[in-house]
Amino acid sequence: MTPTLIPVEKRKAPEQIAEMLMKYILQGGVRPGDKLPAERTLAARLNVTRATLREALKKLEQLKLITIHQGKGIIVQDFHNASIDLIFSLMVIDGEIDLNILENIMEARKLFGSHVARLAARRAEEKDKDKLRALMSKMQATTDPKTLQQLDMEFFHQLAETSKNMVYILLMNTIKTIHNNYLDLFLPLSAHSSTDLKQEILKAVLDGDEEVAAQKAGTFLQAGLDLLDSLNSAESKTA
Amino acid sequence: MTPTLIPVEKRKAPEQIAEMLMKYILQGGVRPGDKLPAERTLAARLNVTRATLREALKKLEQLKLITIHQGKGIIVQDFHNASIDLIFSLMVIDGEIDLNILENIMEARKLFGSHVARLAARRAEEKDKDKLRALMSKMQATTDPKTLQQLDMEFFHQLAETSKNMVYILLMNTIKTIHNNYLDLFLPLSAHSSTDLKQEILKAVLDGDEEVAAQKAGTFLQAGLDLLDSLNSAESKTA
DNA sequence: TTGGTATGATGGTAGTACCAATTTTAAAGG
DNA sequence: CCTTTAAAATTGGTACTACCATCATACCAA
Repeated sequence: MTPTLIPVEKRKAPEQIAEMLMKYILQGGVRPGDKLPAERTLAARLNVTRATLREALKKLEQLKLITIHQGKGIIVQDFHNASIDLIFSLMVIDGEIDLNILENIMEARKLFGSHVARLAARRAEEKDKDKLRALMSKMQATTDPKTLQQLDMEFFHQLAETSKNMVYILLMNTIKTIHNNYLDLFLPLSAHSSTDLKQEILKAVLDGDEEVAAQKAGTFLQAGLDLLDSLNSAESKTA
Repeated sequence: MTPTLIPVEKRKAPEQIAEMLMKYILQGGVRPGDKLPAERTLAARLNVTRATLREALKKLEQLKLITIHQGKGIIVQDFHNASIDLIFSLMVIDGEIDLNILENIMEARKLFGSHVARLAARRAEEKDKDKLRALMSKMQATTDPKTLQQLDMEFFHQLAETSKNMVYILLMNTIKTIHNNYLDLFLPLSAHSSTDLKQEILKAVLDGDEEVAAQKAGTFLQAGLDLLDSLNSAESKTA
């Protein structure tokens, strides 16, 4: 049955450590303002060198989960003040997906996805249109769900490019990363999305019709939210 | 006159290196797909240890500006596929502000800031309202522009918290970081913003009036865009 | 052609020592 | 007893060195 032979993932030490510490912090093992053990102590406890540990700590520092100061130590920060990149880790705890966070993401995606479509319709140049057309052709020629899912992301990324707003371009990468790491999770959402609707979006963009583009994109992205709502309510046994 | 004695910023080696490499990449010194020199070579050239260099490289890796693989080397990526956190560095090149990027940021900020106000009006609980009221009181009791500017950010951050959407909460941190690092730059924008308008936003949120909240917030944030436009056109001598 | 094997390049990790900033402690002086 | 000062301890920052793990390449052997 060939379970889709996937290359083995070699998780390096700093990455494992970072994830471990992140979980420790996010699950309340330490509170904001608390100090983590000194680097030497931590390194010894984790059985790694300081250099290795520090690479992990740098990661957390960049996410603004901790601050590090010479002589002071490693201070834990409130994750509500962390980087947006943390959303990725917030969504997944021990392999379990937090549906609330996922809904947050898709709500935000709908908001700026719709706006991106509007801007794209407003600012599309010929070369942008060509790329969009090319992607649509590929989508129409593809039947494989996985590939279609990928092209789906490419399409919206290209829309972001066409909007000429670097914030949306980079934000789309965040979405794309989440998407790529949980393809299976998003598969029903992507399958649910008809290519027809995307064609309508494309047409509106090509025609420079901002209103229709924004409206169609909003409809498209709302579908994901609706599907998620059904999952959310189906799991309501905690209340 | 005590010119607000600010502690000298001791930019550590990895940070300096990361910035240097980032500039090198962003300014086209290397193209996506190209390889950076080997770690040993780079470290020698920069006069630092590999461990120090690697801390810098980890930073770029997390921003998705580069990928690192054992045996392969350090491959440069297209910054259009980088993390949203890169927006910070894209905005500033050699201390000069890229007004286009800044406008991108404020355009995005207006979009989700307005939506955040709407959600806040929809979902505000009593404790949220209390915090918002407390912030407003502080603002009214403050005359110092800098302090007011800070409270301004706090206010919008609290609005994001009230929206209960973690994406917006974290995104607001990005805005806040940019803001805090370029207080002077945003001073005219903040000064231009009357507390009255913020009070109207607050009232709408307290009353649960989504439409008004969103509309007022949009107006407030549009002011920043307008001011920026005037700066943008005033500098149009390149065309 | 296929599979093994040796080799070189490159990143990954370990160990140790010392420098630098901060905090803490203790001594000194009033 | 309190404040001031100075020494010591703590903690992160960086350096030097050595070796392991992975990948690419070329060459050899079946």
